[in-house]
Amino acid sequence: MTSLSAELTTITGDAFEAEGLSRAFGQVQGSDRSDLAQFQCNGALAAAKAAKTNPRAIAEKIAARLKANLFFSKVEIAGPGFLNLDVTDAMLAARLDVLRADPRQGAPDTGAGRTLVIDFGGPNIAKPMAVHHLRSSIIGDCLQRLYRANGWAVISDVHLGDWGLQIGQLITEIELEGSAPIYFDSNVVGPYPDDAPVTMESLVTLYPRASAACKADPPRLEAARRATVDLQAGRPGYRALWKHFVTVTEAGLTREFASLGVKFDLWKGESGVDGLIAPMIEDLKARGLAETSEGALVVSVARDDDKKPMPPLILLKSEGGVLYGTTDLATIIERVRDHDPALILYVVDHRQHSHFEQVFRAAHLAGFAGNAVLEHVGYGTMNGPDGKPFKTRAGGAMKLYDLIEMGKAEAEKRLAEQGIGAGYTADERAEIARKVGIATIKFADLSNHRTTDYIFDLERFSKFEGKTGPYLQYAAVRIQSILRKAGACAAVPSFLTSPEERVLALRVLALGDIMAAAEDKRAPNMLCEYAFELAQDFSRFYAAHHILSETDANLRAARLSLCAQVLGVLTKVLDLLGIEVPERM
RNA sequence: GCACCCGUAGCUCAGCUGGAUAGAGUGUCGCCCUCCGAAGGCGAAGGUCAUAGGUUCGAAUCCUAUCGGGUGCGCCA
Repeated sequence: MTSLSAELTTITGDAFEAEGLSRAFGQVQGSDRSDLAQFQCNGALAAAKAAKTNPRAIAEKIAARLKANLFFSKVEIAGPGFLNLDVTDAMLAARLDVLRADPRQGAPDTGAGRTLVIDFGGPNIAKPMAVHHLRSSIIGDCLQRLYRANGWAVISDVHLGDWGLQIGQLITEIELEGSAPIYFDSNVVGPYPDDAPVTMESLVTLYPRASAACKADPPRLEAARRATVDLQAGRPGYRALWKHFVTVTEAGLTREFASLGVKFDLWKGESGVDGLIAPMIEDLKARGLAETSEGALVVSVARDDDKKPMPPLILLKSEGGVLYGTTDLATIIERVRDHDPALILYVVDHRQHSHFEQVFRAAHLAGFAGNAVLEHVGYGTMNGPDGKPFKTRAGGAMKLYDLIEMGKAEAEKRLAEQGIGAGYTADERAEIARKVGIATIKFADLSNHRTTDYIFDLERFSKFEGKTGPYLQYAAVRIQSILRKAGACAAVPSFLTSPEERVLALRVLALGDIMAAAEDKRAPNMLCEYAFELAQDFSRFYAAHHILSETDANLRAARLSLCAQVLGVLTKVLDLLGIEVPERM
């Protein structure tokens, strides 16, 4: 279905066209001044500027035409030439009924079947998910849900960091430890043990140790680099060891992502394009795009009009190792070959902006991108309340798992305080706490604009009052409770009788516009804002009108229908945010 | 040094391609549960939108400069 504002834009556009002006001036949007009108059109001001005439005179002409349309209950000119518009209640009610019957629930079809590949999460081997993975995971997950809802064929890829120097560092560390000599015996080419010589727990302590050792000791770093090259060249013992790292880490990550409610279509990693790299490099060499520079093989991506020095994309390090720019480039080839996407999004920390700039330029130079637009969806860094990188009280990195546990504990505490959960089973309480805890974390994160640097404040993350995830869940749970008490009742045609219902109806009808805008800007915070306003509008309606005790049967039925519809929209938006609504809480 | 991002209420943040009286939440101070769930609703106070210029009928938004903060700049990811 087309949205209400789009329909009004068509009508107003017609009016501008009839006056010999561009119909683009007819853009109608929700009013900034809800005390004055429901909708506004500022086109007369723009049109007057272009034609150098009086905006008020243009507005008069447009208004005269709009007044003839039965859609509008009010057409007014205000200030220098704003067109203020109200729609009739009958029209709003009719739109509600259309929306209720829409199988797409008002979602725009911006995708029209096109394919999106979205790359997010990006955890690394041997590192537990830390809080800084939170943003990529939940912003990426929200975007994949949104694009899917908007008619895109979405393919999400976790894109593990499983092929770089950190693996060489781990291998070297294990060799020095001497705990698994078989993988380093050059007389052995397999088979190797099925049981992993490491666990997630041991990897997690191994990696920081290896990393610190390499930083402090240059020969050690050299050894790690050689190990990386040998791994990438296919040394059997190293490959076997690497496989164990991946298996062990994946099991841990799967649990963590599952607890967050985040799913991926593909569990690929940097290593997945190993086979594509040699032919890609040969191809780039043959076409003169790759050259040797300072001992490395690079693709020059600088342009004459660059305002800053743009270093080349390094394909092969001096000692022959492959970098993540190399695998990223090869991954574009793979994705275009396998999926022919119209768009590839990379949801990665904005500090990596120049890396993606290099990779995208190289891809375009080489003609690898096919029909795909390549875009880095960056997000702000995560700091503690002091503005410095976030640490726990003990000084270590905060793990995502611990954060989720804290959110759950806080929710359980609240449940106990309210006394509401007294009759629930332990399982149900735990399930509610899980949903509420995760909603708190996700909403607190997503409601910030993604590009702003992020202050990770535990106190804020455990708040349940005000503009929070639990507020939205609470609103939904209250509606569920009303509907449960009302028993089975059929949906009836809508009609509106109060200002609160009118406001609520307008909000419900704006869903499609918000979904389109949030997609366009890749901005989950717009969905958060909308969900909050919707819940607030409902709470006002709820406070102003008693529904179950309404004696007018028709009005009662209409209000129950409205409740059900609001619940549907609220649940939908929360689902886009990756937030579940408990039965009760 | 060069480049990019940011500076909005005590605090944390929204403000879309320039538009009407700059908005939320939180905190502070009031009011509202004998009625559908108060994790709620209503109200008050709180701002020279970093500073100084410029463009425009009109600027938090666009341009310039200054101050303050963050980030990135060849073999980590």
